[in-house]
Amino acid sequence: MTGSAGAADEQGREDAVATIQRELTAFARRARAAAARMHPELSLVSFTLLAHLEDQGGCRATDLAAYYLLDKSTVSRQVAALERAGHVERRTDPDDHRMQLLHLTEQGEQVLAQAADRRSQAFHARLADWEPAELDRFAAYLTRYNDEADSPA
Amino acid sequence: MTGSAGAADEQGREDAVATIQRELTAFARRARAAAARMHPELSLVSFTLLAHLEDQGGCRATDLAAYYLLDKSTVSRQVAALERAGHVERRTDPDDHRMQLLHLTEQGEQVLAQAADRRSQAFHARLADWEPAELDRFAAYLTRYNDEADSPA
DNA sequence: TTCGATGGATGTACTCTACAACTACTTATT
DNA sequence: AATAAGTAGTTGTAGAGTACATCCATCGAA
Repeated sequence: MTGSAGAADEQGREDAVATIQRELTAFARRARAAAARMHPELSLVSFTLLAHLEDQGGCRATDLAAYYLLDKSTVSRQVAALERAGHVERRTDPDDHRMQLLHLTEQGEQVLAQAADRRSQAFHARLADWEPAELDRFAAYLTRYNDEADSPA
Repeated sequence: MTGSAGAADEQGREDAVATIQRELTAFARRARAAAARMHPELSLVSFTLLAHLEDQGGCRATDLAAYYLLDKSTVSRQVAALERAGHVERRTDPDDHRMQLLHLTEQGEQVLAQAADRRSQAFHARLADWEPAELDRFAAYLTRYNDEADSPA
């Protein structure tokens, strides 16, 4: 009997993992376009980079690349665009002229705050009728999933 | 006292939603690159389209576009590439010469199966030490999130 | 002082995507 | 039947995001 119970367990696990895979994939597919709808002035990537800058109180391009697993050339161009847009400023490290410390401008903070706000509102709306306990569990599961060793995604 | 309890609840909800937002966003940011690592021969979008074709036993390009919220030109090019790669075949509907029914080729099925397998393995590995009950709840939460009316993301 | 390492920028190229304009075909209206 | 309106799909164009390879400037160590 343990045999068939084990088989049932395995089937349940199989189904659950398949669902998780499908739903996470579906979410990922829509994320960019959704960000564009929510805050057209700040792409998902830009938003993410600015958020990290705010979070860290400034950092180097290399740090952004490492944190987000992006190529340094990608970050370089993103940062250049953000600077052009007036959202970030670069300050060359006086002790090491190779590095530039990036930090948000006043305007960058405002734009970020506004985008973060719209983004947050959208998530709140989406989760409006969830119980607090459910939200906590969902948050914990997502965190746990993302923290598992590297990376189906 | 209900006042401060309510405030605490609100704070908890705020935190949980912020975490959900952060973790889902982080996942979305990595999904494409992760797919490329898992199955370089089939991009995330290609994989998704093929999977839907398999699922539906064939459908039209327009159906794919509607289902995945993609522009028809995007789908048209994707399908063209998949056809060039020998993964799908088109058959013009004899009753309505505007439409083409798309279906997987033998080879398309194989490639899809292989990619799905690697993908699935990666998710299983990532979720290996989760309890069955946890998997079920996580799957249910994700499904519920994605099914909520339209769409932070 | 010279050489390897590090931070960053640039050249190039590819994918994904959208919008607009177009063709071919079908259905509805007159 | 003729014409208008709608639908399926393709193509021109353009822009974002990304990576890899290469290059430059600077730093630290042999």
